[in-house]
Amino acid sequence: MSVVEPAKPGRVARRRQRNREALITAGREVMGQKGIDAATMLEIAEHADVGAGTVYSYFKSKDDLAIAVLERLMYELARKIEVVTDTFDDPAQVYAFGIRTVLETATRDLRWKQLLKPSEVIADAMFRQMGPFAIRDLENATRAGRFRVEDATLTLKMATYAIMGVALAVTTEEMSEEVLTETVVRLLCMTGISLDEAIELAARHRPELPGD
Amino acid sequence: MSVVEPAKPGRVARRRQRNREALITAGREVMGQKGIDAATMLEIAEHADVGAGTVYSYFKSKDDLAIAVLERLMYELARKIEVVTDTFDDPAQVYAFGIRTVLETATRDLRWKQLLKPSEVIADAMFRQMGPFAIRDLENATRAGRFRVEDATLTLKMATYAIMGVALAVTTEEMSEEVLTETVVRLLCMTGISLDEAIELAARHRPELPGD
DNA sequence: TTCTTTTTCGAACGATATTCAGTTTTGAGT
DNA sequence: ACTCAAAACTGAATATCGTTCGAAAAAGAA
Repeated sequence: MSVVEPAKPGRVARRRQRNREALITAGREVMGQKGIDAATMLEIAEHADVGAGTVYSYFKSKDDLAIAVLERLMYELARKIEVVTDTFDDPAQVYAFGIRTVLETATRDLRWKQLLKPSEVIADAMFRQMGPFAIRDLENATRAGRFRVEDATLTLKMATYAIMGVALAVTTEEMSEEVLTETVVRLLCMTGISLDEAIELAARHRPELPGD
Repeated sequence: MSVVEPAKPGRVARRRQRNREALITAGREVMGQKGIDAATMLEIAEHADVGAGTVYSYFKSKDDLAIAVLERLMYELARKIEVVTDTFDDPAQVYAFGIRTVLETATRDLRWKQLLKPSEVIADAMFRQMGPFAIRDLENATRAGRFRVEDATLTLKMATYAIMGVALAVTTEEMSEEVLTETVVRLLCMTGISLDEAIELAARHRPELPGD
């Protein structure tokens, strides 16, 4: 039994962990400053004091590293929120505080701003092309007293991204197609009507779309 | 003054328009089949029967072409929806039908599926890392009778993407920071509480987050 | 037909994610 | 302490596009 070296079972693993951390930190710095696309693997590797190729022994690809960076950022914020909300009495307020804080952080923290950019293109196209129609519909319904929408543009922006998220989850089979109805119900709730009204509205018969 | 050639002012413009259409169509085919990233400019150019460099006399960049493709797809769907909803009486139902149809198309149409992919990374990371906390909060509040949430995972998925969308819009200064409160209100509506309750909940005092 | 302008072409360029063959480091066994 | 196979690391080389650019073709005016 050696005295100087207690032959810790996980020494290699720990050193590896340190390198991994260094890479995530380096990634966070470089990507947070220049954006994911503009950050090069070489620059990140240099920040972490490893060779360019070494990165690939820790992460399968640049995307893989980017995901690790994003996850770290978000997990840390979630933990910070938890520390605060643990003192709340009203469980509804816990959720309210959480979403508010995420929104504020995402809009105000420079690193978050940079990292959010890539996702804009698609939902953006949807918003621009279908938005005018839907905004008009929302305003009509509000004028008719059926909805209570303050800012139709905002409500639709939210709906657009939410739709994209659900569509993505269903596409990847992470969720079943059965959630579609419930999704519509929740989107309708956002218009200020009651849950029960939303359920009724979503259940109405729907005609066919014209063919191509 | 020539007799044979009426010197139509827009002949060039019309030919250009045809080429542009061919490129959008080609882009839709190739990108819709392999996804935006995997589609190469060369392949798209060949599908449209033009040289690789010619694409750049119609679109500034690959992204620019992708945006044109996405916009075309979405505009066409919006018009189809309009044709149908023009016959509806209840303005609320018009909106309901629209969001339902977009959801279904995005989930079922193969081309849409491919094109949606790029956006997943970020909201996905947010959902995975912060989701467990928030889902627990939603379920707690539902159990306490404060919310009426059927499927906390779905509700949060929608909220996550909606948050990303608003954050993006505020970041790019397309919307002002003032929308944050209204955003929280609408997200709270999705939990099944009334609009007025949501407004009250969003207005409560919020403590500071712990420092780094 | 001739000359000028516009459009198109595709080969060459540049940037960079990723690979890989050689080198260094590691640590268990002696 | 020493040996040596295995693991980790390195960075130059590779491969893959997106984009540019000078030349060639086509179009249109005179």
